[in-house]
Amino acid sequence: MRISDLAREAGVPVATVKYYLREGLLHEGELTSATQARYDESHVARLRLVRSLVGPGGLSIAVARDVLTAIDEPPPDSVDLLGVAATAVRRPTEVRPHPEVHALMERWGWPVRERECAEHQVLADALDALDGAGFEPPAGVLDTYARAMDEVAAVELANVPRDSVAAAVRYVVLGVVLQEPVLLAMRRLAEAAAAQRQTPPSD
Amino acid sequence: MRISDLAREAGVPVATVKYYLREGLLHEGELTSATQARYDESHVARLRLVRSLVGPGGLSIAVARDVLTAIDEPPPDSVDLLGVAATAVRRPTEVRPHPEVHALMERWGWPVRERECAEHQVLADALDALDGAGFEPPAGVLDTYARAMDEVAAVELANVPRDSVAAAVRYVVLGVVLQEPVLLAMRRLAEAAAAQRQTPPSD
DNA sequence: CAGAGTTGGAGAGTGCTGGTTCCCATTATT
DNA sequence: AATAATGGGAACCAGCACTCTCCAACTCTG
Repeated sequence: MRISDLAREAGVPVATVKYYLREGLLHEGELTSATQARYDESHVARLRLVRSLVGPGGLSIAVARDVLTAIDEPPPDSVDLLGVAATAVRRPTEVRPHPEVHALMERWGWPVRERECAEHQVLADALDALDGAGFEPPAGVLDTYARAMDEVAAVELANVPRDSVAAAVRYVVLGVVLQEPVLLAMRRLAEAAAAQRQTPPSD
Repeated sequence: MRISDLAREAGVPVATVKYYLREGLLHEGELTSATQARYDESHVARLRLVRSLVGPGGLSIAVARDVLTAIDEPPPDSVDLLGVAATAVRRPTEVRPHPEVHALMERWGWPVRERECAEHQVLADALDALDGAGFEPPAGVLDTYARAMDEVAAVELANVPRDSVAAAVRYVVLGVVLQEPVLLAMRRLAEAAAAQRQTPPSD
């Protein structure tokens, strides 16, 4: 399979395939001569994956490279996996102490580990943004979020494939990145449904 | 309050304030002469809101303008509110029929309304992206998402302020846009907590 | 009332990102 | 042998969110 076949197969312009090769998002093909290389199904799959990450996944090229590297070379500590996936997506501004977040986490029974402060920062930043906009989440909303996310995390974690490390890494990373839009879309739909349930059918 | 005071108050460069004025994200001040205008607290609050939307909220200038317009001029039908907020954030590619989504929605007891197909499309797009990446959500995950989002939507809707339409609109729009990062951050933390619970303390 | 500093307004310029175009010497293909 | 395609790399481009520059018209300070 030559580059044009690869491009056609994955529905991506040849120039863009070259770009991804240059940026290291796609592994090089096997050179058969100075101006010819052979690509295979692994390239097609990878190309589709890249497109999902940078398109709907909304990752930048640089972050996508990090995520793909994490998939290719799983970090030894399996607990770090989530960290890689998480920090790859929303890199926190700067890690500061955030006692409010720790207090919340303790309330929800989520263990506070020093190494994960970068992830806490993401939540702290999000809460700061709400505050900065002059928006105060009503009491109880945060707790409901916590309970709901506990359920979500439980079922997601329960489904991590146990057969191979590579499969597990892939599942976790893609799950974090690509299921976010799904979850958000469903939140919107659930809100619409709830709104309609509240308002008696007016039309 | 002159433009430089407004800029200092909100912590935004003057040039950027001018830019937002030009782009229609910020209402003009009251002109007191050909080269002087007066701004007030409403401008400060709006400016902070704009910064939250385009910064942490991650909205583009154009989308932020739509959202702000929705806040300023609430659509008559209160059920459309969510639609405005929702489609403003993630504009669907193109509205096509999506029977799988309708099937899922019926399974979850969410009413299918023709007018809301644009929102369904967002979910359909997200699922397509998963599929395109060769990632198949394990059975049960989607249903868990649905149940979790039902709870979230219920408590969010229950807290919509009833005293004024403007306040309700503001709550809904900002809730959709700015609470998303909060929810996602908490998903990450819940996953980390669940992962650690599974793996006995190794360090 | 002069001179310094600000202001509104608008156009051009900037830095970054995610490609895309162009080019060339070298292979395939016909 | 003529035509087309390829790998590689540098230059280029469009869009975005600002940011800079400029200017005539003001306002404030001494």
